[in-house]
Amino acid sequence: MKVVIERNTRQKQAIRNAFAHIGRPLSTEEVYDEARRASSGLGMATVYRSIRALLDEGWLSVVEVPGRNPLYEIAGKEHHHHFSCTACGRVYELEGCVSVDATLPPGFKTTGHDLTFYGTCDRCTPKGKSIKRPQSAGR
Amino acid sequence: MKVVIERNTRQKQAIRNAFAHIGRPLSTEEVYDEARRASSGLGMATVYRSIRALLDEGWLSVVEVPGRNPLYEIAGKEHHHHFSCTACGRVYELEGCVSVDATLPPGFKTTGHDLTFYGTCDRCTPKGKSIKRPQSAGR
DNA sequence: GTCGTTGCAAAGCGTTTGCAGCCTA
DNA sequence: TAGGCTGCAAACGCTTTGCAACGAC
Repeated sequence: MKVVIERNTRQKQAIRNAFAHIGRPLSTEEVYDEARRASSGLGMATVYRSIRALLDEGWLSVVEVPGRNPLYEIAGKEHHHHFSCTACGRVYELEGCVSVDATLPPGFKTTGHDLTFYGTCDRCTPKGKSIKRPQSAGR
Repeated sequence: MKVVIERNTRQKQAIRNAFAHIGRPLSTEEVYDEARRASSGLGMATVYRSIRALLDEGWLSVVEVPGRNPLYEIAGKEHHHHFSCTACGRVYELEGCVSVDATLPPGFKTTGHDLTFYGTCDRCTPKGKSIKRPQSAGR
């Protein structure tokens, strides 16, 4: 078995920084936009390849929010869930895991769960002002 | 405004039957395979168009399971959650909604949630026998 | 210098759409 | 008969892959 030494390139650094800097789950598009700032000329393929490498490495983990393309966040955090803003499309991490229990049919065995809340985030919840739609509003 | 009268075709009937018959959330592929039995020559485009029509009509609803393409199930049921078998790829409906609560950050407002359990279903949970893999095992 | 990495473009894959013919009402 | 519906194939958006040049070690 051959051990591949990973190289520390400008592009990969920019991508890692994007996650560290923004601090919430990001889409490939968001990573691309953010990392491009630090490393112009960066290609989409590199973003995908780097994200995959970071996933294999365990540095990133996937956040699957129903109805959206997969997002990625820095791994190693405690078990937590996510909040998906239906107005601006941003996804946030929620702290801690609410207690979740279900009575499963006989013969079923559960190994984990995934919980997503929907609603409006602090920027988008109306407070007497009109609702803003800062970014893409999902599909 | 013009009201479009929906026609009751052999294809649409076959697709409706597929859902009624199998009784669990289905992927477009599964619908295609199943409906094709009753209506050979059925095209994938028709499956997509019919599913969309049935969604608009309110007869179907989307089941988004993280990491899978969207599934569809007959609508009108009570609020419930889903169980995704990591062995055979099937998705099942669970009865009732387990109590779910979370403390959201200030300014956040939740309108709904989505909960998916992972594990092995009654066919796939080992009972001393070998594990079977009846259909497609997901992506 | 080696060989992992990059950017580009082409290919893949699931889904959608344009179009001419079909078939339900 | 009218016009919604169908199957086919092309188009689409997102992701992956092939390849030659690049650059970290």
